[in-house]
Amino acid sequence: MANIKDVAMAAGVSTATVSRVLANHVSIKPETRARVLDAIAKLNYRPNLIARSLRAQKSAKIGLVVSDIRNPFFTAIGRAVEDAAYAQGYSVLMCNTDENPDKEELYLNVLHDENVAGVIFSPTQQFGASFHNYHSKIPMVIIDRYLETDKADLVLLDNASAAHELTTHLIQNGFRRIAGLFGDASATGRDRHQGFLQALREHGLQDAGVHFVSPRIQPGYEAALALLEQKNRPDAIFTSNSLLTAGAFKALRAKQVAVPSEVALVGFDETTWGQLVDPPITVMAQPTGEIGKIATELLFQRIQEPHRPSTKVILKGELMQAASSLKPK
Amino acid sequence: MANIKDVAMAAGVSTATVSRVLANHVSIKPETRARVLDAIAKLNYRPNLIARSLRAQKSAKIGLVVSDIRNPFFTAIGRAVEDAAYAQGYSVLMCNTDENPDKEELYLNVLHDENVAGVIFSPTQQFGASFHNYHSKIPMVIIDRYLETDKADLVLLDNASAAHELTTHLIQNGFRRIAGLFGDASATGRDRHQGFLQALREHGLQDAGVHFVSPRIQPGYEAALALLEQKNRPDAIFTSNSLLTAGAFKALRAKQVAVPSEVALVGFDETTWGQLVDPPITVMAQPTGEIGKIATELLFQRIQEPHRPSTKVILKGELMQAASSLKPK
DNA sequence: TTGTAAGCGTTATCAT
DNA sequence: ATGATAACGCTTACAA
Repeated sequence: MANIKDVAMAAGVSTATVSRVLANHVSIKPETRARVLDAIAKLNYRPNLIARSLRAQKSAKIGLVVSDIRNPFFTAIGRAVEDAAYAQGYSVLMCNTDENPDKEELYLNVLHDENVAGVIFSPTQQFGASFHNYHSKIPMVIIDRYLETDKADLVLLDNASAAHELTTHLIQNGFRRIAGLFGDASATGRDRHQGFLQALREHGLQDAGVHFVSPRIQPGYEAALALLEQKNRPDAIFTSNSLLTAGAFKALRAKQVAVPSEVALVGFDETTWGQLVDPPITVMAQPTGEIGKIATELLFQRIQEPHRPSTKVILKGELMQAASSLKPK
Repeated sequence: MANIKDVAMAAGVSTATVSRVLANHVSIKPETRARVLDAIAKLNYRPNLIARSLRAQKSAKIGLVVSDIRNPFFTAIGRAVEDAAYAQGYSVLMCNTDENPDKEELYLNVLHDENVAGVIFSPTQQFGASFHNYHSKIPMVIIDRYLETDKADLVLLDNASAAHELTTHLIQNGFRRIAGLFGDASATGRDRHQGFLQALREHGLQDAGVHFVSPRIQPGYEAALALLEQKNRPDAIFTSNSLLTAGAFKALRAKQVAVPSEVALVGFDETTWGQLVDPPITVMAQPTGEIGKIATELLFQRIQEPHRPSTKVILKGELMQAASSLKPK
C-alpha cells in the first residue's frame, strides 16, 4: 500500500502538503492540489486510518453496544444508526453484550481503546454504578433504558406510560386477570412493570402473576407455561419484550390455549412474525428509526460539545391493535 | 489515560521492558515483572490498541461483512463468529452491505484500513469480479455463497442439493405445480434454483412460475401475490430465503389461502416465527453455529498461513418437516 | 536480563 | 503556499 510519503514524492511536495490537500485545507495552490490528487489517484492511495487515529487521538467511528443482537428491536436501531452515521462519514462498530456486565465493560473498554468518537449504548441495570466512570471518558448516548442520573443523554420510550397504555387497552377489552412477563436485566423491564401495575391499580385490579426473567425466548416460554398452569389462570398475558412475547406465544400454542378468547397476549415492538401468526399480536410499537437517528444526532452533538447539558428524549410508542387482545365475543 | 511510559517510570524500568511483560516474553526477572504488573494495576493502564496496531501492522480484530443484518441467518452466524473469535482474544466488527456492491467495496476497504487480521464475508454475485483484488490483500473466508474460483476459502451449504431435497420433499407429498421465489443478489439464489429445477426435471415436472427478486420481505410478498393471482395457480411455493418465506406467508394470509391444502410453503433457515405460525413452516435448516465456527477457524488458519491451499467446506442442511408442506388429507 | 532508539503513517506547529 | 519536524504510543532490533 502506498503511503503519504510515496504520494508526496510522486507529486514532488512534502507530506505536509499532501495532508493538507486531504484535509481540504485552505491555502493550497490549485496547481499543487491537482498534482497531489493526481498522485493519489495514480498510486491508488488511501490514508492509513490507524496512523491518523493515533495522531489525532480520535477516529471516524462510533460504537453501538446492544444487549442482544438477536432482538429485532436492536437490529432495527442498528440500521438506523448506521444510516445516520454513514451520512456523516462515520462507520459503526456493533458489539453484543448479552446483558452481561462483564462484556459491557469489555466492549466499552475496547471501543474506548479504539478511539471511537462515541458510543450508543443500551446498558443493563448493573451498569448504572459504572456510568460515571465511562461518562467522563467517552461521549455516550444511552438508548432504550432509563439511567438514574442527570448526566446522561437518553433516548427512549416513556416505558411506564407505554406499558400503562398497553395494560389499559387490555382492561378496556374486558380482561381482568392480567399476568406479566418482564425482562430482569434492564431498567426498561422494571419501568414497564411500574406502568403495568399503575394501570391495574387505577381499575382496582391486582396482577394475576408476574415473572421477571431473562429477556429471551426460552425463559419467556417457561414463565408463560408456569402462568398457564397455575390455578386461577390469567385471562391475559402482558410481555415486556418481543422475545418474551415469542416465548409466551409458543407456550400458548403448546398448551393449545385459544387466543384471545381464553387468554389474550400483548407485547412490545413490531416484528416480522407478530403480524404473521394467528391471531396477530397487539403490540406497543417503538419508533426504532427515530430512536437510532436521534441517538446518533445526539451523540454527534455530545462529541462536538462534551460539556453541553444532557438531553433526554422521551418518545411515544404507538399502540398497534390486533386480534390477540381484542374483546372476545 | 496512563501510557506505557508512565508505567515504565512508575516501575523504574524502560518501556521496552513493560512491552515485554505485556507480551509475556521470556527472560524477564520475576521481580521486575512483578514491579511492572504492579505499576500497571496501580495506574489502571491499558495498552493503546491503535498504537500497537500501527506499529505491528496488524490487530486482534476480524471483520464480518454480511449482506443483510435483518436476516436472522446472518445474526445467528454473527453470534457464532463472535464466540469463536472471542475465544481467541479477537473482537469482531460487523458490517452490513445491503447487497450493495458499493458498500461491499467500502466496508472491505475500511476494514483493510483498520488492519483487521481478516474478513468473513458473504458477497453478492457481482463481487466475483473484484475477488482477486481483495483476496491478495486480506485473509478472507467466504460464507453462504459460492464463488467461482479455486482461490477462496468457502463455508456454505450444498445449496443445489439442499434445494433439491426440499423440492423432492414437496413432490413426494403430492405437490405438482410448484413455484419458486429466489433471491436475485447472490449465487445462492441461483444455486438453489438449479437444485429446484433438477428435482422437478427428475419427476418430469415443470416449474409453475419462478421469480427472482431482492431477498427481502416486501418483494417476496409481491412476487408471491403475483403467483397466487396467475391462472393455473401453483399448489406449492418454494422460497430460497427466510425473508422471502415471510413475504410469501404474508401473501398467503392476505389471499386467505389455506396452507398446505390449497398451497404448500417451504423455505430455508430456522426462524423465531417459522414454528409459531399456523401451520408451522417446513424449512431446510442451516447449521449456522457450525458455519460461523468453521469460518472463523478457517480464517485463523488462513491468517497464520496465507499461502496454504484453499479449503472448501460444504455442509449439509437438515430438513425440518412441518405442517406447511405435508400431504393434505 | 534490560535499555536505547528507530520507526509504524499520520497531523500540526513552527518556520520560511 | 509550502516544508521540516516533532509527536501520537507502541514494538522490536540491536546493544550492553
